[in-house]
Amino acid sequence: MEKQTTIKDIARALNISTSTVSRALRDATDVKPETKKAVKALAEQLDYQPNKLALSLLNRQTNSIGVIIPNLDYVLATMVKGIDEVALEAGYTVMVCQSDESFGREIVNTNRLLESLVDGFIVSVSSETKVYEHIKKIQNKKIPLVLFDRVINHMQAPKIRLDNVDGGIQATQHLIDQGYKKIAILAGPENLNISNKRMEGYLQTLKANNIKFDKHLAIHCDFNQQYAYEATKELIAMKHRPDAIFTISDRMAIGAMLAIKEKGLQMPKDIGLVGFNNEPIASLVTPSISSVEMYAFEIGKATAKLFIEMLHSEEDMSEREIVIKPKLVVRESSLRTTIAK
Amino acid sequence: MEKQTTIKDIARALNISTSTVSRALRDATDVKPETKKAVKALAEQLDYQPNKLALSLLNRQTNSIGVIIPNLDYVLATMVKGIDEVALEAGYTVMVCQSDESFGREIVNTNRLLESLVDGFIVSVSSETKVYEHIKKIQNKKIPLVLFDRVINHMQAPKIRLDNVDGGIQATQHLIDQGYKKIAILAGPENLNISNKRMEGYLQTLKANNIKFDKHLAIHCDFNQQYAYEATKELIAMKHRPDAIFTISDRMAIGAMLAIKEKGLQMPKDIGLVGFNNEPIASLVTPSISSVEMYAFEIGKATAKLFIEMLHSEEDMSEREIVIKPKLVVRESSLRTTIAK
DNA sequence: TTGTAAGCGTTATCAT
DNA sequence: ATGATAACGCTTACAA
Repeated sequence: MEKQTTIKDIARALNISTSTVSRALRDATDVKPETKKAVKALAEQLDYQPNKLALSLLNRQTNSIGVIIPNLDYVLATMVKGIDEVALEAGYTVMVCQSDESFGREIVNTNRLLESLVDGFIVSVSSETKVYEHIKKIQNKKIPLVLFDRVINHMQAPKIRLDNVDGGIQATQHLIDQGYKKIAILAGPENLNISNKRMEGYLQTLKANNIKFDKHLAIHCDFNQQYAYEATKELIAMKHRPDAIFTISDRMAIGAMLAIKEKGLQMPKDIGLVGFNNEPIASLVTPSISSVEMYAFEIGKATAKLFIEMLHSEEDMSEREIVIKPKLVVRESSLRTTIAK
Repeated sequence: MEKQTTIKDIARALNISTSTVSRALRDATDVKPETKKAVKALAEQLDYQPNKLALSLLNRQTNSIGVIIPNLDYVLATMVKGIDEVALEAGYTVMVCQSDESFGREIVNTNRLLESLVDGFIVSVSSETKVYEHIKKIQNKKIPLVLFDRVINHMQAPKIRLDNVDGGIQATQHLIDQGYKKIAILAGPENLNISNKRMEGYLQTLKANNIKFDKHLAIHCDFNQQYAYEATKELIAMKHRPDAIFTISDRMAIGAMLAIKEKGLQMPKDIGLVGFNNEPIASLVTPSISSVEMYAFEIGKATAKLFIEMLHSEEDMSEREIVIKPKLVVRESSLRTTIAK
């Protein structure tokens, strides 16, 4: 860092005190107009910029938000964009740390941001995270914390998340309505809540429609196209193969699609497919993939808004939970022209 | 920010001066062992954390790097990961700002980071950016700056980028080697250097193989699947349609693929396709797409390394330019079993 | 071995 | 209307 122009430089040059300069710069009422003008002119000329560090040290706040996310896939990147937009508007800077789905890195990142003295945290936990001491540490220090997307259910903190159960219901019910009888599900990692909730919606819907759950039709694979591809291969090689697949991400849907095409099966005729997230890619492949829109950008914005509200409010918001409703977008992969109900 | 434990608290509790505490904490040689032990024990107990703001103010450095990128697509996200990894290792925190391909936001972000007193900048400019006053401002303030990926050619600054011409050459030559005669190109925005360079490679290769360039076969469309889809539709509707398409991104390749499939053409038989970036999706669609690997993660790491070297070196590095060689990964979309050369 | 004091850049309080 | 001083948390000469 080069030496920046400081308030002192201006004071010295104008032969006045630093406090007067400070006041002039902030348009205090009790500064002589000429002085004010002179100060401002010189500040402009010297390209003066207030030193944020000094301010932060003084005010004990950095106007920055620490954001911890497991990765930067489409959904999270979109959410971060939403967070960033609102935060910037409110004068906050966002520091994003990816934990790369690693518990260890999540802890490292938490400590990094703690050291950076961020004013608060916005966190989505990694799929590996099963203990939450590092998150509790944030709360113990009384630093504002908001959980989003992959929230921790039993933790007292404001939360914003998708209604994942409802997403599972919408997808499954749609497939049933389209006449599919044997609906498989490609779920995510077993300990991942968002995955389990989507599956819960699937199970509920089967039950509500008097369809018996066949455990061979539910496969847990990582959030990974390759696994989804292989899992689907197995599924459609079964003697009584499923006639529809609900994958809990679009990436997985693409993996599934690949396997389906290889086998020479037609979508939506032979087999129906519904994904999740409604990523751009879903509308770009052939056939286009029906997918559950999860409003990632809006979730990001809502998260930042809640966070900022929390900063400025005395109220205890730890019980606050915002749940966003998803919406199935129907496309070719699951829309049968002839509905056999 | 709650009141954190400070060095003063420890000093007061132990009835010694803050300087002694400071020394003890940093393992100075001239502190009595007992004092040192007592200080450390209490620090531990009170969960003392040095205040980074105070340190930064004192040392005039924040140990943070400002990263400005146009968006968070797969390639950039991967590069940022590489930057982050190396930076973290070296004790730096990365502040990422997306300009969203907007010139205005890029300026806003530059100022934000300037105010945040980052120790330096790592920048990839937006596709809208044609004037560089904001970047020059960084340099005028003598703040270290490294350009990466989308570099500004005529600016004196260390640069790291892909050899985009070579990428264009590899892709085009491969298509020619596979017997394709009429090779079209879907290029990106006209003012975007990386796009033009890839196209330059395409043109060079045509020339080297005595193939006359047909300007109807070159279409500039945005980095956008939808445009690529439409452009391809037009291309293959031509009377003398191309028998191969080189798209300068995989996203565009997918758009192209969609149009090709719709038309009922087979890849690689009727038409060859080569993309760029080698995103995971390229190997997941059917047929899998040949694509130019650009080593995004490595570019990210190399960028951060160069940046950190720059911080610690007196040497003028403004002429330094690291150029990474890409490598075509051949897949089904362009590999004809019968090579008609 | 330890303490004192100045300084990093700014603002707020209290004088003048 | 303006200035002097203390404070934010820390390090580092310099003094003891």
